[in-house]
Amino acid sequence: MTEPQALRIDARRNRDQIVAAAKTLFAERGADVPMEEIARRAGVGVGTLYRRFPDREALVREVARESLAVLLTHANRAQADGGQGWESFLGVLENLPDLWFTLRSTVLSPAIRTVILDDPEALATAQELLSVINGLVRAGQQAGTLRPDVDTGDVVILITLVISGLRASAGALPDTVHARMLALTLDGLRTGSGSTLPGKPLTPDPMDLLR
Amino acid sequence: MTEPQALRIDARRNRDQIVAAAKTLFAERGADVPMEEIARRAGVGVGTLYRRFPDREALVREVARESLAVLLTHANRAQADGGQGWESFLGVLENLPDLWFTLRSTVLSPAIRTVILDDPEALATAQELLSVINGLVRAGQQAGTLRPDVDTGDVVILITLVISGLRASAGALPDTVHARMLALTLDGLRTGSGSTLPGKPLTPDPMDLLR
DNA sequence: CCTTATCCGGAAGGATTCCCTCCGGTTACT
DNA sequence: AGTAACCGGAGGGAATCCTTCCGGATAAGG
Repeated sequence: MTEPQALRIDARRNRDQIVAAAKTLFAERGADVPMEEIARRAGVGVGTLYRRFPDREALVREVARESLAVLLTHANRAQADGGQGWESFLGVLENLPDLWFTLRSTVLSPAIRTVILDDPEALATAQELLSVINGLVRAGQQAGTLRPDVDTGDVVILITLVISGLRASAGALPDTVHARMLALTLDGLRTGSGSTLPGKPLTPDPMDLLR
Repeated sequence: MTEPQALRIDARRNRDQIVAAAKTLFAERGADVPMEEIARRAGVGVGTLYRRFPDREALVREVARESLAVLLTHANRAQADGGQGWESFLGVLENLPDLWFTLRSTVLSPAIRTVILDDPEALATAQELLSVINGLVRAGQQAGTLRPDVDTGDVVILITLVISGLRASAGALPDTVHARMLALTLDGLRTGSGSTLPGKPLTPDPMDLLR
């Protein structure tokens, strides 16, 4: 909305590095990593961090906003790809701190979710994102790729679990494992893969996930 | 090995409650939960905890030993059930703090894994457990239930990711979700469910997982 | 019931970790 | 070169955590 372009270029660069570092560390270790560590990873002093973001919550909010925006872009692109949209969206799943962070914070961490719910901008983006994903899920089912007895909530939660687990164990597990585990998980979501599921399909309602 | 039966019955009861509490909290929140919280959950003072376990490592070691022993029992029973062994072993997957803890600590947490590796008793049980699981996997494949392009490492890691994720989000997610997510995951491991997996089957070798 | 060895709870000291401010020095722009 | 904006990191203060210690309670045995 506003134009915050009063930043000197070095300041701007540092700001971006801070957000990037925070994004990664939040995704890996949760939203309570020490500020000093974020600063160090960004190649910056703590002072710089606090000058740009008055407190931890401000930083979390900014990371949430940017991550959600990036994801929405990807989701929209996947939707535009037409029939193969669902598959191509899944192709994005790897190596994207925005995704790690967003999934983990939206579905799992109550602390971060609160920050998102209290920020109109982030909330709006999150809702739009969820609705696009919902469309992708429906499209996948129409195309016959995705099993019909699940709903968006199932997909989001399942992927979140695996993804955030993999992220948390970064380093402890060989890199080649990631793709394999993800593939196995997605196979469980494919048409024709099996058993009768207990419970009912998890709708996102739209907002079981965002409330 | 030895008979540590010099414990008074109230002391014995407290000791067991401490181990149970630690097991649950370790599984939920990792091995660095405050000692005082473990004590509170056990309905006991910190003093009691420290009298029984000189430091955190001693407590972790005991929890590891007991959890591994319980799991080995279940695994053996499943094996004795014959053809349906694999399925019945999977039936045990739910609601078992021993499992949460063991999977999480063996596969994910380097800190706890170190403790296990340094304790001959725990290590021996872990190796035996892994070998029994290995047998169950092979049996499942022979029976045609389990897809042939995976190995024990794949199964253990995938289940660990989902299980420990679910455990970490205890409370944040409705209870009915657990069974559903687990079922979806297992469907990915079933025969005929799909895609060609990237990478090679993960053997446990025996000790990729325990080293 | 009474003695006594054993055990219990939780207050509190000491150490660690973390948040955040502040200021002397540096860097980008004109 | 001059100046306004920016940087880094030391350090005060608060919070958390680990561990010890001891007056009081409790089970076992006669």
